[in-house]
Amino acid sequence: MKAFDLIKHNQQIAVLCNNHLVDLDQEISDDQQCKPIDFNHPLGKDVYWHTSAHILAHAVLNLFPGTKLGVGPAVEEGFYYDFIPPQPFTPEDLENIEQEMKKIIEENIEIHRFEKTTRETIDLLNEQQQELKIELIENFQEPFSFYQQGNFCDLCRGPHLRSTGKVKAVKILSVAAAYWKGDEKNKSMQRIYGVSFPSPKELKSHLHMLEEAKKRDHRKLGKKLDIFGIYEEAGPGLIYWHKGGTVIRKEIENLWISEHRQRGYNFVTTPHIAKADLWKISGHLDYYKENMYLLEDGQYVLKPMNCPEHILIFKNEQKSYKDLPYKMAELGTVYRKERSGVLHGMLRVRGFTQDDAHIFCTYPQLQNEIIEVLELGLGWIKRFGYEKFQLDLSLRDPGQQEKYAGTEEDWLKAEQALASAMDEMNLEYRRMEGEAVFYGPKIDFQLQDAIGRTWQGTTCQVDFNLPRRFDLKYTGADGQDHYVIMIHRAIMGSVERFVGGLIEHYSGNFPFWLAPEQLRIIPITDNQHNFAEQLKNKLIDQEVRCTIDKRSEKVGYKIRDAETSRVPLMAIIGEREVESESVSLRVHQQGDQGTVNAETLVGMCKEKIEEGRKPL
RNA sequence: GCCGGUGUAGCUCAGCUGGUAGAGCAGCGCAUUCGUAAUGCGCAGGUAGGCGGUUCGAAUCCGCCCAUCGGCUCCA
Repeated sequence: MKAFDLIKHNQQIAVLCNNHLVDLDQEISDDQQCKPIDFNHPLGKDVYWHTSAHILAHAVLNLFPGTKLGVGPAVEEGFYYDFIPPQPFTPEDLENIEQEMKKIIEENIEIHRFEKTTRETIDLLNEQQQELKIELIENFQEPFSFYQQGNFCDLCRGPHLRSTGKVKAVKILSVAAAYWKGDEKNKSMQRIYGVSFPSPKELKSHLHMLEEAKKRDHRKLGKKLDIFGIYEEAGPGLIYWHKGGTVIRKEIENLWISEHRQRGYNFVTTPHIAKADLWKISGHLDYYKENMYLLEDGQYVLKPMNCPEHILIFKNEQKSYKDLPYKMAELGTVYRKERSGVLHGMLRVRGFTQDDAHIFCTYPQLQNEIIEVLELGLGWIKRFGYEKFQLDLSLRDPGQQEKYAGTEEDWLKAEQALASAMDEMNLEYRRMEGEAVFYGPKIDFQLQDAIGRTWQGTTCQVDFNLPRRFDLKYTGADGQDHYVIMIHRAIMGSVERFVGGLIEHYSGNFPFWLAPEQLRIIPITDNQHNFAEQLKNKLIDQEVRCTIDKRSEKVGYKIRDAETSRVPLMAIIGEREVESESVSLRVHQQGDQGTVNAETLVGMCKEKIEEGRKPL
């Protein structure tokens, strides 16, 4: 029988045999484990979106004959197709393309697969004048498969849906440039992104979700909640922390400092500039120069990293094995000359503060140090409400060992220490072959936020390179000198990026201990202003960040203002409350909570603050 | 850096094919003293991102620059 025969109803769109997608026309035998899947299966989405990409290309060729096709895969949130059109697409073109796609879907054209030899493939692609596709087949072996739908035919591995009508709801999302084969030396193409679903309802809810995500954008909320600003006249990529952001930042820094103090880190403070000589030794001047700001005709460098400066302090005194592990921490502000097109709010900037630390240790100490870093990282992300995360262990590319610093033994020991640290903690992780930086293997946390986006969290990297460049040695119990092992680690990465991520994760609704304004007192009339002042003083005595809204507006107005400003607590005070020395408590997004005694309120606030600030 | 889009009042945005700038919110003033998401009236606010060009005339058309958005590439 054919795979297609397994499909029993409309929702099923593809067939898996031995966990691989097969073409629906393929003959299958009984000994294969075959089952039909629907859109909700990740591979089902793949097929669905891949066919949608073909429909997109079909539509583009119908409207813009002569367009060259690149590649058009399914991606995590939909699909794209790369084109070289006769003219760049305009926004109106995109609308027309979407309409044309809908037409192709309505026609419900059957999709067929056929195979060709190399010779035939080249002939066919030449006939279609799709030269880029000919470049593509160089990496594959014959026979080559094609998928045909009406007058459109595309070189493609497949599989695909049975017909274009299976796609029920489609939306073009954006157009952007992309380089052919992802290499900026190659020609630039126009990439159209889209998404599709088996029902208009699902499409609508997906688009709604995208809208909601936009509302969380830290750039938008950052402005609205007075968290940060970037000033054109002062330069792009440079963050000005406003009063709200500075409150958040200081709370986070305080927690960070106390956690590191408890773990025996030594705090240091280092200058923002250093002579080029230092960066020559570290190697940055050779391989990182295009990202560095040079001063005084290149004699000085605005630091892009803290490590060389920390190393100087470490080296200042001769170290013995008794001094190790030696842990050095700094909230160190660095500057990197990022390309203009990559800047993005607080997430990608030119000046940022790394929550940096360097651990100098011996091989036997390595694993425990890694465990301590991972534990700190886990506690940290939990405190900030991240529930899901993924650990990645980046390893060498076994194919090209020559590009790495350090000896074979170094790598084995370090990779072993990183892996067994995670094993000991019963943490699951992905092994990422070839993802390691040249100086050593590392572990990264990938955090997932409240709406499923991922953020880079804690990172823990072993470095074999700098200890050798700076000749970092300690005297062992054997009286001999040995190279120290250096760990670079950051719990947040950078304060800017972490806070930018937090804004979106919390959607601006910060937990009480972080909220820039924690409580707003709302007197109903001027008669309550005295009592409001007394209450405010009591709250401020307990370090509660609170204000009084004395404007001559109605309560409804003041409440609305406090709600849209995302103030966690509102204390409404009228005549009744003054008499009973209480407040009418309202919780942000939850509404009226009834009457609470004023003293109780102060205690509650104090407790909530302590809860947020308590050790991890 | 590259491709495309955008840049009008503090914010969000209108302004047809060139005829000399407008709304809501915020702000300020006055009135109002009010019970859980917007009280009314009034006032003020703009070198239209910058520079140059076309034109009798430019927010509008053209060029360059800057910033920004979506991506590519790179990254904390």
